[in-house]
Amino acid sequence: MPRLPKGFRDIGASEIREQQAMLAKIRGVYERYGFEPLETPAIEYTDALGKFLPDQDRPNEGVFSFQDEDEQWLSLRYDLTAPLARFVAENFDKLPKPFRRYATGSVFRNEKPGPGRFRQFTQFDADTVGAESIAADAEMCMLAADTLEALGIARGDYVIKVNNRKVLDGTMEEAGLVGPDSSKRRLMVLRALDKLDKFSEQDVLLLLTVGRKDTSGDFTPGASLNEDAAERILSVVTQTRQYFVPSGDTDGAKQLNKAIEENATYNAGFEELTQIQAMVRAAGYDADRIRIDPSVVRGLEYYTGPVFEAELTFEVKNEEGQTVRFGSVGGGGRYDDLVARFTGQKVPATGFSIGVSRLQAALASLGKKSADTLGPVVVLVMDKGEVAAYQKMTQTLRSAGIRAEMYLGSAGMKAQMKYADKRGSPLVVIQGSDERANKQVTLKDLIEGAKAAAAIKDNKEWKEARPAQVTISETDLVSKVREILARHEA
RNA sequence: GCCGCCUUAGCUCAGUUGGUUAGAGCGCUAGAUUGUGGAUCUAGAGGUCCCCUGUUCAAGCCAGGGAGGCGGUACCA
Repeated sequence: MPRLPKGFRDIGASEIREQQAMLAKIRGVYERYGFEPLETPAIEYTDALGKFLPDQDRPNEGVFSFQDEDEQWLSLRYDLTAPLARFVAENFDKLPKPFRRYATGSVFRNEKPGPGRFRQFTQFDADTVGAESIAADAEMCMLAADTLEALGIARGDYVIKVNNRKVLDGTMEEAGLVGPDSSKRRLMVLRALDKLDKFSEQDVLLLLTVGRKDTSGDFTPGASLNEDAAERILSVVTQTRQYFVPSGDTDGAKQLNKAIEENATYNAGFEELTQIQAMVRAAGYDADRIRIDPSVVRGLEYYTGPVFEAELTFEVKNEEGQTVRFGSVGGGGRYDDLVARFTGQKVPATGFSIGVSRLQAALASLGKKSADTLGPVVVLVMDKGEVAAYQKMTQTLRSAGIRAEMYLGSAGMKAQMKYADKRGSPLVVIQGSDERANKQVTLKDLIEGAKAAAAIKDNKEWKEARPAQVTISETDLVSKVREILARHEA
C-alpha cells in the first residue's frame, strides 16, 4: 500500500493557489519594509544548525539528519534563522551592515505531529542582522502587525505580544535563581510562565513549586521553588503587565510602579520595553495591535532580548462544534549570540517569522477561503479523425490568453462532459460533423446549464432542451468564449 | 514521551450472547439515451474487518503485543 509518511501531507490545487497568494501579500509587506530576498538550501551541515550535534547518540532527535559519503552529518533545516546565521558568518565582510533579508520555504522537524502541526511546513521570515538599536525590534512588531492585516485579519482579531528576556532573567535573579546550578530550574520557570495564558495563576504556581497533575492524569514536575519565590515571580510578571497595559482606566495605570526597582537586568529589559512601546505608539500602533506582555517566553535558550509573538485572538468552531483557538501563528525576537557561534564576534540580530501553513489553516476556518478557481475550457473530441482541428481550436484559445485544453482521453462524449464537469470547466467547445459542415462550433455553458438542469425533471425534456448552449461561427470562437467567461468571473 | 478514545468498501458508518456467503447510504463504472455533465431506474465493480500472536470446534467480535489516527499533556530551535 502506498502511503504518506506521518506528519507530511499532499497539498492540492486550491490550497497551493491560496498559499501563493498569501506569500505574495507577505512578500509585499516585507519588501515595503526594505528587506531583500535571500534563498539558502534546505540542507546544511548539522553543526551549522546549532545545538543538535551529530556526536550525540541520536543525531536524528528533532532534526532529520543523514551522513554523506565522507561521513559528514547533514540535516534538513528546522528553521530559517540558523541558516541565516551561517550565511552571515560566511559572507560577513561582503554584506552591508545592517543586513536585512527575507526568506521563505519549507522547514522540517522530526517530532510528533499534532493538530495543525506537521513535520514539514512553510515559514516566512524577515531578519535584521547587525543592528543593536531597539528600533529594529520595534520595527519587527510593526511589520508583524502590518503583515497580518495585509492577509485580511481584522484589527482586534490578532495581537502582537512583546516581552523582553531580560525582564524574566532579572525576575529570576531576584528570586535567587542565579548561576549555572540553577539553569535547569530557570528553564522550568520559563516554561511555567509561558502557560499563563492557558492555565490559571494557581496552576502556574503549582508548576513553579511542587508540580501539577493535569486532567488526563499526566503529572508535570514543578520547578521546586519555595512559595515565597514563586509568588514573587508571579507578582512581578503580573505587575509588569499591569504597568504597560493597564486593565481598566488608563489614569489609574499611570500610578503604577514597575515591579522591581533595584535589579539591573530587569531594569535594562524594562527600559527596552518602554522604548519599544513608545516607538510603536508614536507610529500609531495601539495596545489592540502591539501589547507588552511579560508572560511571553518563546524559545528557551536562543533569545537574548525582546521577544515577540503574533497571536490570533478570535475563536472558531470546528466540524464537531468545539471551539478552537489558533493561538500563535508567528514569533521572533532578538538573538545576539547566534552568529557569534561561528565567528566568535558578537553580532546583534532580530527577526520575525510567520508560520504560513498554520496561518492558512486559521484563515480557512475564518471563512476567508477564496472561491475555487474555474477550470480550463475543454474542447471535446467528437470525431477522432479530426484531432488536428480540435487541437488547433485549443491553441487559438490559448493564444488569446484563455486557459484551455483538448480532451486527451479516449472516452465518448458523455464521459467527456463528466470530465469537464469534474474539472470545474466553465464551458465546453463542441464540434461534431454537423457543425463542421457549416464551419460552426457549439459552446455549452456548464455553469448556466447546471442551473437550468435543476428545474428539469424529465430526461427527454433535458435531452431536447440542451440548455445554455449556443452554436456560432468558428470565427467567433474567441470572442464568444470570452463573453461566457466574463459572465462567471466575479 | 505520558494518559484517554478510536481503526470494518473510495467516504460516512451498521454488524445481535463468538456461528455458516460481512452489510447500508453516499460515491464510482456501465446501460436505459447514434451528440450532452443534472434527475430517475437497472446492473456492476470495489474488503488482508489495521497488523501479529494467542484462546476456541469456530474470531470482525474475546486476550496480549504492535502500528496508524484523534484528543489532551509534555517538548517546540
